[in-house]
Amino acid sequence: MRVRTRFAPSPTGYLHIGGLRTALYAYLFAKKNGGDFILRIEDTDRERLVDEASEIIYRTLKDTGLIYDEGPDVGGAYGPYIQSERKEIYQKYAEELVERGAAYYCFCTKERLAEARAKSEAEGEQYKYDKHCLALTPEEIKQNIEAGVPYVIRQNIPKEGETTYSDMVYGTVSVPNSDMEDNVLLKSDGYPTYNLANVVDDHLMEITHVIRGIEYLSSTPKYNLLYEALEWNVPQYIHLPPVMRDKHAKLSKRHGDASYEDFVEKGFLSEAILNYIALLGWCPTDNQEIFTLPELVHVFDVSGISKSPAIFDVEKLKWMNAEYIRAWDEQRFIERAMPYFEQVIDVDKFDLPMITRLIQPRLEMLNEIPMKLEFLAEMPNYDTELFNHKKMKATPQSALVYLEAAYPILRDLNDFTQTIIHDAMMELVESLGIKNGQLLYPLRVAISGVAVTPGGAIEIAYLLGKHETLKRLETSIAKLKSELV
RNA sequence: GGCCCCAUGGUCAAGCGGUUAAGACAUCGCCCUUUCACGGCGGUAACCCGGGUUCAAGUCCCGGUGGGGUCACCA
Repeated sequence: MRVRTRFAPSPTGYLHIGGLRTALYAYLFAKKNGGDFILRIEDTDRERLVDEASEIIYRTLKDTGLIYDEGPDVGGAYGPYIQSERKEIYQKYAEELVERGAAYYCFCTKERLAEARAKSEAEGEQYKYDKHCLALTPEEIKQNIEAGVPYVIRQNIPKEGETTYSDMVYGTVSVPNSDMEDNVLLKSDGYPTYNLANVVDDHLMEITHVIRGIEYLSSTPKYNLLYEALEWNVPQYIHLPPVMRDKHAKLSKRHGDASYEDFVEKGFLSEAILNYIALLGWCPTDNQEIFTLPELVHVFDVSGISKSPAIFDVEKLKWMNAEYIRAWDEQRFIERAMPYFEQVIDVDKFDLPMITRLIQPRLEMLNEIPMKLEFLAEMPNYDTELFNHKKMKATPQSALVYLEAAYPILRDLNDFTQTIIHDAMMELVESLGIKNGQLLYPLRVAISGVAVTPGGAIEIAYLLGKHETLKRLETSIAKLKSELV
């Protein structure tokens, strides 16, 4: 049988990281087995619907390369793929369940339900619907319906026994039937609940492997009862451990950093995000950590899925993001970095390949570029304290001496290439009988005005060009002189 | 609270009865070095507790503890 998996989010906002990981695993499992990956939108809760949410889902999946074979916007032979467009289908099966005795009409008012609930609570008991309407005669039901009394259809759970199934990650899971409730399958607005819709759709869409979050683990027996009542085959289940924000809290929508889009906005690469979350709750058989999507498809295996919650570690994501950035060749880097370069420097005035060599290994995220390059556009009004550096044996006093020695040499250079600057400065170091750092450290500070720069004095002087270098050097020398008297 | 699930360093995790208990991130130190990174080398750091089973238990069983999930006309 052809493997078919599905990702079935409800469009209630942006796609958060946990959801994306579920989609990833469903995609990987399908593709690993040469099967189909389907997108289905579960929008049966009309109150929580959020405009644009479906668009965000389509876009995110496309962005990350999780291409679905069937879905609302791409079609397919099992549509429609939006549950609100399948209303009649669920109604039909709800009625069939009633005929088969696995479900029943319920006309209980919200008031009666609330009362019963309050009573249970007062008695300190676990509330459970009392099957009140199960006792209705066919005539009473008919009368009520004809009279237009609002109703729901409830699942008729056996009072005794136990329902067991086998999950591909968690193994055997069994729940006593007495712990389950006669949940609503079809709501009074005619829409199905998840309980009914997921079963009907997964069956009709011929889903072979249901991959979803662990929150469904203990309610799955209820769904299986439905499959059995309809005489349908129960799919294979792969429940996934949660992605946590910390030891106690799941990564939630209420946190600004929980969505895919937020991470992208913060400067994380889509490839790195996907690669990182692949490893959150799953582990390959070897120690490889950096994977392309096709590589993941190749090595993915359910046996590597973990059973315990995984805490999302931004630090490791940052590291991985840096790994991706460092792996780019020069052209690719410049291409991706260009928008950030343009924010701070006049890109026509600088040697971009040179900047790339300096900055690429010093970046975790692309949006750090402006901050690191700002000094090239304009030297900040820095504090001469910067000239103090113990290891470089530098002080403002020594800086002034060596900068004044360097100035005329730099001024008299005909060409201003790295080699020429380098040789001239080394010659000066030697004639002064000092360490490289004693000259080059203050020089770097004097022409950059910042404590930390990508690259050293020579590279920066070259990048700035002779005119700008001398100008900045003059400023710094003047600054030191005025402060040291 | 009932029921279900889970439990190896700070984090992700390997481990399938016998290992000096991998690896990665983070952290610390050293090297490289004109700052900072990158890179290289090294260090600190873990089997939740208690009972069994077994010649032998991180690995199997039971109990406890801790954590998570779930108990809706939400998914």
